[in-house]
Amino acid sequence: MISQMRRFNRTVTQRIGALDDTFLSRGRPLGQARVLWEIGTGGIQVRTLRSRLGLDSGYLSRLLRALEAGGLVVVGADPGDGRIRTVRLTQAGLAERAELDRLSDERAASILRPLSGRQRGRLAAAMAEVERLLTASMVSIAAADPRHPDARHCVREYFAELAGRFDGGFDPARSISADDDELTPPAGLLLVATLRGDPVGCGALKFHGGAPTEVKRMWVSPAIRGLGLGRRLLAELEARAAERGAHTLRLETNETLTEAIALYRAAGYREVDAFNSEPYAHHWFQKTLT
Amino acid sequence: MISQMRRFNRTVTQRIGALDDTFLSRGRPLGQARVLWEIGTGGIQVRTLRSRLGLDSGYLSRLLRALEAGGLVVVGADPGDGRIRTVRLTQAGLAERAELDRLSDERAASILRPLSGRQRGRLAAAMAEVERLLTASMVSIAAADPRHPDARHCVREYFAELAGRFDGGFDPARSISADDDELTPPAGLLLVATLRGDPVGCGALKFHGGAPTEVKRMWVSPAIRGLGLGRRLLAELEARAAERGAHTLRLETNETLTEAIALYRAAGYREVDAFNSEPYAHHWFQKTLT
DNA sequence: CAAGTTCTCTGACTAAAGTCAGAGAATGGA
DNA sequence: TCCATTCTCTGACTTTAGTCAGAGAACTTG
Repeated sequence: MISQMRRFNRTVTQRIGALDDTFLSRGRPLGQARVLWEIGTGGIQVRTLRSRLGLDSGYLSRLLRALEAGGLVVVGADPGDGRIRTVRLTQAGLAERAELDRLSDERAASILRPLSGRQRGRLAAAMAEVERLLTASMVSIAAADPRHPDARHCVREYFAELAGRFDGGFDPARSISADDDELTPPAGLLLVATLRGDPVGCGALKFHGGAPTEVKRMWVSPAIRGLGLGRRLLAELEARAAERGAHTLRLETNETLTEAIALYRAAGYREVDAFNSEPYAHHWFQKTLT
Repeated sequence: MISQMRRFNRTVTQRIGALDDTFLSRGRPLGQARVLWEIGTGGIQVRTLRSRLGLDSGYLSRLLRALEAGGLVVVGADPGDGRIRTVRLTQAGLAERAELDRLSDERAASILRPLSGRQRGRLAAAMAEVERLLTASMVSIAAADPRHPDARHCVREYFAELAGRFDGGFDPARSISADDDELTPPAGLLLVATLRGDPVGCGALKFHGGAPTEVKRMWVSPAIRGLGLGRRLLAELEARAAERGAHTLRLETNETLTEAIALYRAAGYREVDAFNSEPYAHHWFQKTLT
């Protein structure tokens, strides 16, 4: 329950407010405290630290010197690359971080203390709901080059999932193609959904001139299913297709992809006769854009 | 929905995180931005501003000079008291504040935009629930002197409510006494519940040596009923009574106070024969502390 | 009306936060 | 091997934030 509360805290303050480091500083300047916390128990590269906290390199360097002087961290050269430096917490630093962790837990607990058991349960449920929905709203969708690492990641995951779910696996080479060029404007397009910078879903279009536009590569990361991202991706694809003058969208799918089939039906796609010979397909759908 | 979102924001960031003024600053130092916002559209006394934001008087004075130099505020003498100064926003200041307001609304709207109608509804409900419960958890209960303004306020409101609800009104003089001395240790005690510094409920004990301890003055502000404060007050009274060695608690109540009666029953009080001649009472309850 | 209080302001500080321009070592690629 | 790039560090700043001690005007109270 407490860790749930803290996760909520993180999401909400990140999305809605600022981080509350103030109470974490414990007499220390806030900048130092934030660095101390962000180093984590396993150590971290200085460059990573800098980009995560968005700090000036000179400023961070000085913060590290101060922490070093306090005996809380040690900075050493990275074994792989001599330019990069790595920070680790010392015993004292780890103890300090553990104390901050404890204080943070206690703070969460102090919020729960006045509530009855029933109220705590309801608070937890409501916080989880808020967190889920705010997370959903943080997902952003943008057109991407199919060669971009994020796009590659999504397509790889998509294929892996098909291979796992289809009876007898999945071999992309046997399936109807949708290669990089076919998903690059003007031939087609690929949308990638990202959450906090990580790719979490995709969807693509293949244009065929006056003939119906094909929907391909619809995939949502299992980690964030149930947040309506599939619907958003599909709606965005439809909007893009309409912009390009498409009147009809078509897609085919495998019988094992039940959520996808439900999604297409809910989005107004009607099942039609097979319009191609995709070996992995059992269902063919079509929708007329209005 | 947006104002609900912003109310939630305020509660959550106040309770869980820090205020997010950063995005409100718009190139201005944070301190100035906070002051600008807090002045409000109607103007404010400098002393109020200082206590609300918890600023040093010298610091605030300088912040006001800076805003004045920027043409955003005017500082003038208070008409009633020449020592007090009053700040008002100029046209430019009002425009700036309106802009901050707009940005804040837009920020809330941008969170909602990616969500479907259903999701928005669920988010609103969950946020309201979280806000309600965090508010409940912000109420603090402490023993107070019955002569303290907060205590007076509660008792006054309590009497006013009885007068409104009882058939034929309520005259404290006809009721069994529970005057200041009787509610002051060691004769008795008064608990006052406060929310953000405002009194929102009370409850009292009258000790009678070896005889059962009386519960008096149970009241919760209508504004925050349904948050379990009555139960908390009663539990706290019972704990205090137990500390003082009490074994039995007693109370009487009027038939019109149905929520109170339900509360007492739920808390384990059993209805007993009249043990006093309180003219306004219809029910007498008793509980043995274990 | 004298004495104490309240309120705001200025001067004189300190500490923290953050910026910018290099210097110098290490690395990767032509 | 040389040159551009990456990465960290130092020096030399500026701006914010915040504190503390009084001064002086305006009010309150005995």
